[in-house]
Amino acid sequence: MLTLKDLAAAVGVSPSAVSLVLNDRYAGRVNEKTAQRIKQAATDMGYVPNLLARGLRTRRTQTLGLISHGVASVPFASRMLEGVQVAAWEAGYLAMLIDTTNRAEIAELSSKSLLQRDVEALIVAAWYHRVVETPAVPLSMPLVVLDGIAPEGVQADGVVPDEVGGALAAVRHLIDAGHRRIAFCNVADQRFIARTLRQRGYEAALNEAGIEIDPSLIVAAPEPSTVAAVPVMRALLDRSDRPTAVFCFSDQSAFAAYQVAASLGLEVPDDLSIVGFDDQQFIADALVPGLTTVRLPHYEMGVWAARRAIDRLQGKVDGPRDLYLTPCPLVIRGSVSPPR
Amino acid sequence: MLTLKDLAAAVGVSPSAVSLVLNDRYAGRVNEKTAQRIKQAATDMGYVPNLLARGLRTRRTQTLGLISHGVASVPFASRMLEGVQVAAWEAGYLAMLIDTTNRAEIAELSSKSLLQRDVEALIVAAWYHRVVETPAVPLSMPLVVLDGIAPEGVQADGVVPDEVGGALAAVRHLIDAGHRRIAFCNVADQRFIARTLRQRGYEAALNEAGIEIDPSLIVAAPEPSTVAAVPVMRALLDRSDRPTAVFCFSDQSAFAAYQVAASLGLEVPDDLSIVGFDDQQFIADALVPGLTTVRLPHYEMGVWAARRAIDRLQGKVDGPRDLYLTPCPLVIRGSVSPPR
DNA sequence: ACCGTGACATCAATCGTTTGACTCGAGAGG
DNA sequence: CCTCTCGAGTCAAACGATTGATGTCACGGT
Repeated sequence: MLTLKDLAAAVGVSPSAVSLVLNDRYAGRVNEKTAQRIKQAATDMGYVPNLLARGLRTRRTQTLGLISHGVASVPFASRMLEGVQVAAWEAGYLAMLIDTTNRAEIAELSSKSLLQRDVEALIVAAWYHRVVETPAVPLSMPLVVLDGIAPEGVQADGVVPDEVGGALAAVRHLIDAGHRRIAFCNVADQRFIARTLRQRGYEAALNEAGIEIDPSLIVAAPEPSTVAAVPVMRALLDRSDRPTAVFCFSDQSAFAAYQVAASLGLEVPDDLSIVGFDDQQFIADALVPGLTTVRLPHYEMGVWAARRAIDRLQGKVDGPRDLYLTPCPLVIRGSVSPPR
Repeated sequence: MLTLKDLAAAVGVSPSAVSLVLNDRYAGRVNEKTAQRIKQAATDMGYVPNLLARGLRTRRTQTLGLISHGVASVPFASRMLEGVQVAAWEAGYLAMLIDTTNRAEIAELSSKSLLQRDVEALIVAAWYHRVVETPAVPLSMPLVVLDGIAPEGVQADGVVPDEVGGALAAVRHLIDAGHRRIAFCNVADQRFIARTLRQRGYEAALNEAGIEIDPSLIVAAPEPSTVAAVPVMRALLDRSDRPTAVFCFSDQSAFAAYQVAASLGLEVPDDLSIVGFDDQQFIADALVPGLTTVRLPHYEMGVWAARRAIDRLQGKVDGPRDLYLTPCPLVIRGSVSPPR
């Protein structure tokens, strides 16, 4: 490998000169002509600085640590990793990945392993919106929680989906189509912060339209999966005063709505309009008709997290930590129509 | 941060002694008593070696480079990343992630950026079984292609699913259930190496059972998606001599089979048995009845790739490069029964 | 003739480890 | 008494960069 010293020898100057020039700090220290010669030689000879050596000296490694608590094992969340990675790359950074899915207890170990490598900032990712345990890091190190919020008292930025806004848009869309009896199929598990927020959006939409909230139209499955939602959905739809539309906590439960509707002989969207949440590939797009749903902005959240970490490193942002609500756009396909 | 020098001063020995002891190379150079004192102090004071410094000196960074050509953007493949990461972790390694989805042309740049950081080995991941372009790396650096095979002449290990074996098991399962008219819904896109291999498995299963291959039962959709498969599936099933079972290239096309079967009034599995391929969460498990399918061993492939890279680094494996066929287990749910 | 100044460049220390070469005594062997 | 060997450590030079301090030279002003 070609080192800075080799390059200096080749050009006939000192290593210092080369370093200064290649880091663009040579103003007033190296003659412009010499600088050009050095730059030329660097590209000609294909010199690439060794980041370990640089990092050792400067403590700047151009590297982010990405600890995920079970992200890699959840399909849709890999978009988050992609977002982090792309945004990091654009700023000249790379991410080191650790997933702790199978060994929750090693969070501390993981962060140690990252600190050993002098990562400059830490991003802690979850796979659904919740409070996330964060490892202890030096206060000077930027810490960003991705798809989650930091525990009380921890100095960390956070980025989460705007659940309320997404739900609001979804239910407004149903109201705009003419629906008045709109059910909400929530999830019961308290770990999901989104359950409260999406319900808040649902209620806000009904309120602003002057529609009274009918508690019997708000139901909850034990978890967001399709199988868990089927019985709940059946109870909801198999009654005389059934709703004309249902807003579902997840695309998976929306999938259950399709299945139950079909088994009851109801047509989607004419007999039953459906809106989901998540915009999961392979579900939303695969159903017939396509599922109108709210997209979880995983990619964008990943981008925000990386950018924020780097902005803090570069001093472009400082001051108090933020919790950024990422917009959740409504994706319109074919599962909503006016009530029959 | 506590350095080795600090620790040495605290114990009252030279840095050399500490280094030797902590790396377990002190036999005959440091007295056992002293060694114990050093080890004790190291844990007491919480010393962690700086991997940058170590790497600079030894060229061993305990770091793998993971270049993915669009893995992070494909849901199920994140299990591969997880596999890589877990296996790397177990060997004391970490992975640096680069995804080139949005900028194919920068493969070279990416590898440069990894080489700059002295990664010890490179894993190149694809998101479906195919020939993968590999960046130029020093011959001494282990290179493993994950879910793909290296171009002719490139020195790289590879790991792919055993597509033939998986298909064989799937179709055997149908034959064992009593089916004789078994269709195969393939995909037309030539980029998918799996299309040929899965068909080979299908044909082998029929052959060994002495069932003649009926070309009219082999159809292909333009791509593996659900929407693309629907018309093909309809043409296949909406005829008098329709098959009693269909083996599908993907879970997504199997999903299409469910939909078409429902629209034709056919019951799954009694009127039509279905086997898929991939075992995608949220499809295979969400369908009613559950989809019997062949699991793509993404996690296991990731583990194999990382292990192989590290084994080569440690000299536990050498000699010619391998292409490892990972078994694809059949996952039995409820979509297969004897023909009516 | 002397000093100050600015431009250009290099020196040498440093980051935290690793490791081959070396030192220093003590005891063994002749 | 001299030399050799061995055990227990230390020295000091790397690894490849960065950077504050320093040096040198030419030129202009007094």
